[in-house]
Amino acid sequence: MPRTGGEGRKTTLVEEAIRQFGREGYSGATLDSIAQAVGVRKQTLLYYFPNKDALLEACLAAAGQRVAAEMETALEASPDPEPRAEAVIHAVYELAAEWPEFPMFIREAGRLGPNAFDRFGSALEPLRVRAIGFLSAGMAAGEIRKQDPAMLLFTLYTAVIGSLTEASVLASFVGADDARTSLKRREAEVIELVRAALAPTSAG
Amino acid sequence: MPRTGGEGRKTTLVEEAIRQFGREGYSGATLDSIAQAVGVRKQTLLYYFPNKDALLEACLAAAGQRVAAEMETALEASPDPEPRAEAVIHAVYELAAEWPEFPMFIREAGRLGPNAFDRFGSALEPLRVRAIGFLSAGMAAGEIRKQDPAMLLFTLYTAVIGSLTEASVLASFVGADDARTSLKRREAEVIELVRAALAPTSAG
DNA sequence: CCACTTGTCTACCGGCTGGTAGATAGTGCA
DNA sequence: TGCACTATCTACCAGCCGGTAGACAAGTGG
Repeated sequence: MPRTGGEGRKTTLVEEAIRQFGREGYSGATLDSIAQAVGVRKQTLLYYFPNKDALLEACLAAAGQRVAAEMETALEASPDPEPRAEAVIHAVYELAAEWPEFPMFIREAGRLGPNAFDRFGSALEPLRVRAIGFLSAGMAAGEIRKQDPAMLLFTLYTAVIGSLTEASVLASFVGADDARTSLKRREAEVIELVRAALAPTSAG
Repeated sequence: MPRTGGEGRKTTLVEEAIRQFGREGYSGATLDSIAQAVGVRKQTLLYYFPNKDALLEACLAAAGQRVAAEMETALEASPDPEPRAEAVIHAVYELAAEWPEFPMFIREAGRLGPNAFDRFGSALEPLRVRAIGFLSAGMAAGEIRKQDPAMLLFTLYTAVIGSLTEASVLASFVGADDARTSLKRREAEVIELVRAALAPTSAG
């Protein structure tokens, strides 16, 4: 095949690998099918990444950077103090709409153990610290119900990822409607949930 | 090996398969290692289940029945109208404490597509209908914030499963403490979240 | 124009995986 | 006792999967 050049091919391979690792899982996806989807032989893939694990690590790093970048852009665009959580969640859903396998890949990263997940999560570490600071400040100011901010962040994270990755459940529970619409509805529902979780007026 | 008898062995194999499908994923788990963990050769497994897919289906059915039974017991034990959601969630967390791979397996069932998930979810269908009725009645009575009950149920489902299955994320976010303690904290957090999501006094 | 690097390919391999064929040994029953 | 049935095993196998070895073409610099 006509040599397409180095760095671009590498990126293409990583993107396709994220797609397939997300859809089929790490052990379900094969080097052969990833390479083939990019229009290249398996050995070409192995030229860029010495083995499957190295490919995974590249995917984790790339995914982390992408999410972090997306979130930071969203935060810059909405400097209002109020809808910050909403802006971040919206950014994630935008990414999911453009790249459906992305949330599935993140979930797979979590399944592969803390080591793998940290490779992804380290890119988000500054944002995590910032989020906890934001939540703590909100609690101190009485704008957010008092609770352990780290646990709250964890629960919100899982709610968002869950809502994004459990498509089969959604189909079974509410029937399968158009994918775009369904994503919008899920986003609205999750944002509602987050708002309720943060509200200090909740019955306790 | 000394013949242990038929139905018992079948159950043991299914339980071990759920464990390994949960930990390693469907394609990550091998017939060999499942059989070996039970102390039997792979061919004995294939004597009870004609192929890997049949084993999976048995696991899905068994898991569905187990969860349904657990939930129904919990509902019978707490006839008060108020903490019904809490009782059901508590039952799921009890099951997860006793059988850590169980939630992971359910998540894997969702990943394998609507077909596989329905094989699991059909056992929960009556409970789903009942839950939606419960939510609708609560909304009509003004005890629960008005919204689409099916979507609400979906979101709560994903929040619970997410909180149960994202152990790596939890370790990364709040540090890895003792598993039992952590599970208790997660349960408390999720119940708080559900309460907030149901409360009609939320800002909207 | 030649050496060197880069990117892609063909050819191959050892091992694992799901699955088949068939032998063997206890068990229940007539 | 003998016969059929149930449960388990040994022995294989075809195909796939990750990975190695090395040929070869296309630039690129001196």
